[in-house]
Amino acid sequence: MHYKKSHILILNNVSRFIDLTELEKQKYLSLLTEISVKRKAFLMQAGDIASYEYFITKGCLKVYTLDDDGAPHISMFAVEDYWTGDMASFMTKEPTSYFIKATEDSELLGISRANYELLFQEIPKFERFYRILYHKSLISYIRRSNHGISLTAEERYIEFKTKYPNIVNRITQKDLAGYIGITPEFMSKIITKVNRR
Amino acid sequence: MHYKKSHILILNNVSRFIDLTELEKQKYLSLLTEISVKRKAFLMQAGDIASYEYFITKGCLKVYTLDDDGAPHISMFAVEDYWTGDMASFMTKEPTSYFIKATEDSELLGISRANYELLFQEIPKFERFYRILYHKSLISYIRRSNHGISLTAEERYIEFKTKYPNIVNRITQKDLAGYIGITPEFMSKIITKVNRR
DNA sequence: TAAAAATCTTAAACTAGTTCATTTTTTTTC
DNA sequence: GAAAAAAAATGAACTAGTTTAAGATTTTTA
Repeated sequence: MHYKKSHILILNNVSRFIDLTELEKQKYLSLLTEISVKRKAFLMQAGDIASYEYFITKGCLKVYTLDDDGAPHISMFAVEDYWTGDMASFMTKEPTSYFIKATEDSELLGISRANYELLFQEIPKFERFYRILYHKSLISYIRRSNHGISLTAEERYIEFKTKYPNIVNRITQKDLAGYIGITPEFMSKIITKVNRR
Repeated sequence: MHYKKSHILILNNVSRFIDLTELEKQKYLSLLTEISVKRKAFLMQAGDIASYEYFITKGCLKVYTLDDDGAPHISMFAVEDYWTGDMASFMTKEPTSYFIKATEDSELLGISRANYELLFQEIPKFERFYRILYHKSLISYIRRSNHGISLTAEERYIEFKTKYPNIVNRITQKDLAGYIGITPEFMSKIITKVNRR
């Protein structure tokens, strides 16, 4: 069977944890929706009810909230082979407090809430897939937030740069500041300082 | 069938997401180990390989890491009806960087790695249980760390106090500081200030 | 390709939280 | 229940990161 590039990407992602037959692959793919987002367009805005979870096959998006002062706090940059969305809103149907905005023209595969439920009925193996996916996400999330806690902003910057060298070059310094958790001004100082070495 | 108190507690916890037959309940309980920890004793120490995941049926424990300066960062207080352990170490068999210390005499039910794997074979419904448990944990974890980000230490303290009034009275101010992410001295100042109102 | 918009840089004054040192209070232990 | 240990309070000097403001550079748009 011949699959398109984006389908190969998601099937490879899934095959990390479960094996699917050809039939199951086709069934799975039939439950997904292809979505394109232009640079600067929103995939989701605060107040929306998240009706999809997304897998990125191309591009880059930033996921963020605005605090009471209107300052953005970026919780992740989602690039190829990443899953994103607002799980909480997707699960509870409550309005999200997130914005998801493309920073490059992007291509995604989305699964709707209805199809997500259907998936577990049709291919129960996906309970296992999501069990492991959520387990791993939880672990890396906990590790990250626990690790970051005692680092200075400078250390967090160096770590990000080392860990995601490909992402650093695709985003603005301002957005990076929003992710690291500092002001753009201080981000600028840190970068100047680190590069001077 | 007559169950002991701790077993009723864990069965109720599980029944939030899946229904078990009598036989499955008994099978499940047979895979668990009863564990007691005295106040000030460690359930886990950095360097150990986590061979259990725990459900607390009585008492209170603190889960923490030590940063490079030896300062404790408390990631959770686990009381009755909570799950705890180090998922990462449990999953990967790598040494943990956590300490789990009882702050009161405590009673737990533990599931070993072998029995955890066995559980999915014997009662596949548990894939679903853990899928939903991890999904919800992930959501609340993300929500908590995202929400906390723009709050001052004082606001985080007030929030904790409001959200977990029962826990506040069971822990020391010093441990609370380790959870809030500030020094005990500053914690003391905040409490004095807040109570003065 | 010129004008407008957004981002980045630099610097000075400021603040939330730390550090260190000392004293008081509470809890633990024998 | 006295002595020892741990936790809490208080204060002064300090630092990482913020705020505000203004100019320089880069990117976007028409």
